[in-house]
Amino acid sequence: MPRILVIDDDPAIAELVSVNLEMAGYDVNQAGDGVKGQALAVQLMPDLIMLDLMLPKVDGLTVCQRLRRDRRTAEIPVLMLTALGQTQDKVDGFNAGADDYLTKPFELDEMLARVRALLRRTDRIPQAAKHSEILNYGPLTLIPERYEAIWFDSTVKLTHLEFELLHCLLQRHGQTVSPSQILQEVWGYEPNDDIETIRVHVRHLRTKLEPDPRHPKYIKTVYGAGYCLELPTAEQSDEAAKPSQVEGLS
Amino acid sequence: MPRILVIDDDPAIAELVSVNLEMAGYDVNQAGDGVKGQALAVQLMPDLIMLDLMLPKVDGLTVCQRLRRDRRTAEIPVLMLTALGQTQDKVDGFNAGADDYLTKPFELDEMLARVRALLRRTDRIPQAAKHSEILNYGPLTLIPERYEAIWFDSTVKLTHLEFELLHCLLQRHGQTVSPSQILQEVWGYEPNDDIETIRVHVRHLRTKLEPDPRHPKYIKTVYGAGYCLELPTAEQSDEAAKPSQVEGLS
DNA sequence: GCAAATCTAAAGCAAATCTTAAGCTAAAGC
DNA sequence: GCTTTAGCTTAAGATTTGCTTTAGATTTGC
Repeated sequence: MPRILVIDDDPAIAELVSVNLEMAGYDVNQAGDGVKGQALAVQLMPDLIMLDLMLPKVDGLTVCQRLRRDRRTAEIPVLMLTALGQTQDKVDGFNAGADDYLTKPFELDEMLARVRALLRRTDRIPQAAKHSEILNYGPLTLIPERYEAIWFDSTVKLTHLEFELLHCLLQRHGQTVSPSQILQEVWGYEPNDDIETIRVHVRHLRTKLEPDPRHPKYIKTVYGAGYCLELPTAEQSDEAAKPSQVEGLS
Repeated sequence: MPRILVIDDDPAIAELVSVNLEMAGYDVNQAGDGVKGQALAVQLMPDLIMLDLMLPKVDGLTVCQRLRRDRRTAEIPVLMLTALGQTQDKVDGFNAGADDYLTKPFELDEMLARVRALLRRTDRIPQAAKHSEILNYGPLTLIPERYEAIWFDSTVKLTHLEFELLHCLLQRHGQTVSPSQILQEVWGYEPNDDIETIRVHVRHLRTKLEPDPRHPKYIKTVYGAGYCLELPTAEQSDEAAKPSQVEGLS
């Protein structure tokens, strides 16, 4: 989901543009003037910037030039969006470093098409960096791009939700995570419903990871509080390897 | 001195555009119709293509799509140049893979500014994409000239799209490739949700490469994410006979 | 021992994917 | 030119996969 930053002082236009971009599946943020825009650009590192030229404080051309000079934002494509339609205005815009220039009033469909074209052109580079966030602790390694976990010496296939749930627990391993925290992080909605669903997925994880799902050793239940992932550290896991074979405790 | 190819059947326009580009310091070639244009594009490998939409024989949209599908010309930016100014025409143009769209009549200064902007953007990229052409890994070797694959000990004939699809997966073997990535790389444009087409071609590949297409061993689907080509490395392929131990989760 | 919390198993449902086949287009052969 | 063929796309139904819900059993803390 590509991120887009909309810099525009006219709330009506900014909203119109943003809503349409969001409906097209982009993650949109807004800034009301050039200074905030530049700050947000550095902070968010969006994949594209929609820049109005008529801005308070600092005008759009200057903002664009500054974005280009800053190493961090120099490569982010900029689509200028303005009422100024004279040829010289456009030439100035491109000279300031814009990648495209759209004159108001414009058709939303054309705007979306131009946005797609720009992202298509620039999205070819970052693939390597994007999916490489492999999370690891102790005997557990998570591979996001395949929804897989490496657990001790074997590979375990997980479903989307199982993966997110395990990821959530791993990020806080050793801590107890409450159902509402899990719901918020994995499911995305607020605490009140459906703790039952979590339980089912925890169970699925246990059947895939625990030697004896009935007596969990790693994914522990904290009665009345939530769940806690307890992983052996490097040293412990050596010792833990032996007794795990002798686990006849049933 | 960047090379530019102008594809236009109207000699007056072609000349006007060419002269102005030459004055701006570019190395310009011309083609009078789509077929010649495509041939010249492959032959010259220009840095940019100016494409008129109203062409004899093959229309501009088709030419653009073909340029995008051919690996050799897929990365060359295309600026469409046409009298058709309706929003839908523009959207169609961008969907066919255009990078920019200019409506006649247009100011020459704006044209030059847009050409500069496109070249500025694309001059940074090409090396990354060009040198990443992995044509061999493990038991799979791809021969672009013949659209053939050497797969273990036999030779498999592939169609154009099958080849590009397999090439796309091979370049990222071990990673999951999303449908949108595939559409972008293999088809060169984004037909809204044409994932179905990909599936059919994946199936064709599987029937040609998999011992049991129903239970793919190499071209795996990652539910909800895309496809992943898993090739045995040299060492693994020796042991590959036995170890179904890890994946026994059926 | 009781009530609340948690676990287990299985069923129902929705979405993603597969399979098959038919239609269409462009190139090849007559 | 006309027919044939290979390749691509589209469509429809079947199948698989994953998510949620349900109901009853079990465990926990007091």
